[in-house]
Amino acid sequence: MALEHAILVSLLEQPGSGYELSRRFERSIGHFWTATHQQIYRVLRRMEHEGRLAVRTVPQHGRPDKNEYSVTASGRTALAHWLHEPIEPESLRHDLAVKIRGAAFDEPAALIDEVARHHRAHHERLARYLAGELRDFTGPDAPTPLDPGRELQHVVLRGGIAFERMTIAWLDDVLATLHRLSAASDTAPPARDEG
Amino acid sequence: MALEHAILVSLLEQPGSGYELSRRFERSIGHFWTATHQQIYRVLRRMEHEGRLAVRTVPQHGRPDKNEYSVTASGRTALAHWLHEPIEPESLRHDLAVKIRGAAFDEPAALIDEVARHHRAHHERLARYLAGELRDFTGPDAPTPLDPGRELQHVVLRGGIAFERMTIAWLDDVLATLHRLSAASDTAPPARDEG
DNA sequence: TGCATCATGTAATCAGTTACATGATTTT
DNA sequence: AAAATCATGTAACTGATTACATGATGCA
Repeated sequence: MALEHAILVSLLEQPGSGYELSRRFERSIGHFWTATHQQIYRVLRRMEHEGRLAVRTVPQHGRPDKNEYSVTASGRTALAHWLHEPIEPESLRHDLAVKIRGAAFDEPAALIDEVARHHRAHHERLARYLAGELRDFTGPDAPTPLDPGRELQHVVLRGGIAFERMTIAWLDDVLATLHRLSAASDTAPPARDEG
Repeated sequence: MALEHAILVSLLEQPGSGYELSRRFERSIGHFWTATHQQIYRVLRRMEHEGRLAVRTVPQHGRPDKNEYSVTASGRTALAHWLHEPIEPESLRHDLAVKIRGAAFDEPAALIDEVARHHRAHHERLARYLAGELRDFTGPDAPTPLDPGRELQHVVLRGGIAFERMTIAWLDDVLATLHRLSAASDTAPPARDEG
């Protein structure tokens, strides 16, 4: 399970509280791993208990105290160990693909709006990623000498961008297919009586 | 949760036993949803209990009996209902991306073999998908008049193909980046003493 | 004789989601 | 006065994985 490791990576990049981590999981880390705050708090406590993390209460002015976590030597070792362990290439889990195959047993046209909505969502995500890339890596305000850590962050972000672009192109294909099928069911042999 | 719905789709395409389903989940359905046999058997029993599926014991010659499941009217309704419900566009969960960012806190070169292994695995998967496409959809032996169901299966498979191609291209990018970084750490400022 | 395939399951555990809860401060 | 943000949690549940278990047939 990688949530634990994603947390180690994020806290090595920058120590922070559970709340801050859950923010990060909505942004950068969240590009390839999601987690809710409940899950994060639970795992943080467990990892602190196991000695992978150290916690320190930071008083703040006009805000509740926060528990700032950082990675211990033991946590670093655990991460290094995991990095050297082979993992299985993962397969995606794509609800939408299930729906598309399911549409054969319903009215394909009914899926068009849903697919179009996903198309828009991926467009928005792509725009956000591209803005982030410009801001942090390729834009004029980005720190010029990229250290290894930032190079690696960038290549991961490029993966996210490639994924969104591929998805958008595929959803275009899906939409064209659905339109074709619903046009065919309007003219040719009427399979049902709603045509 | 889509396992339930993936099972409905698969059983509508063709009734079958838990064992047969778990085979299918290693192949076609498995392109976008995975499940182990334990999970499948459990969900099958639950769905039968809820009236979504009907079960029938099929005696076989020289083999154990099998429980063949098929979708009931209620199951069909449940699927149709789900098809009309909007779902959230999903974000991927990519362990390898976590590892890549984690490599900043270890030796980037150590990841090269792992990434190369994933690269090969995705190549093999792509080859399998392309062979399947030729066999079932675009080859000379494929049934020529594609019905809506097969059109939809094909567009989903094209999604799988696009995903694998995108992933392979990205892993090339990752490998190039890792090589660049390990070459840099060999020549320029030695960050550690293993140079 | 031993291994692979067909066929189905239990038990334990781990991971992830949803709902609910609290309480301060800051902004509208 | 109400809503949003910061900050942390409990409880219940659902979903998924891992390990273990059984037993037949067919093939080498």
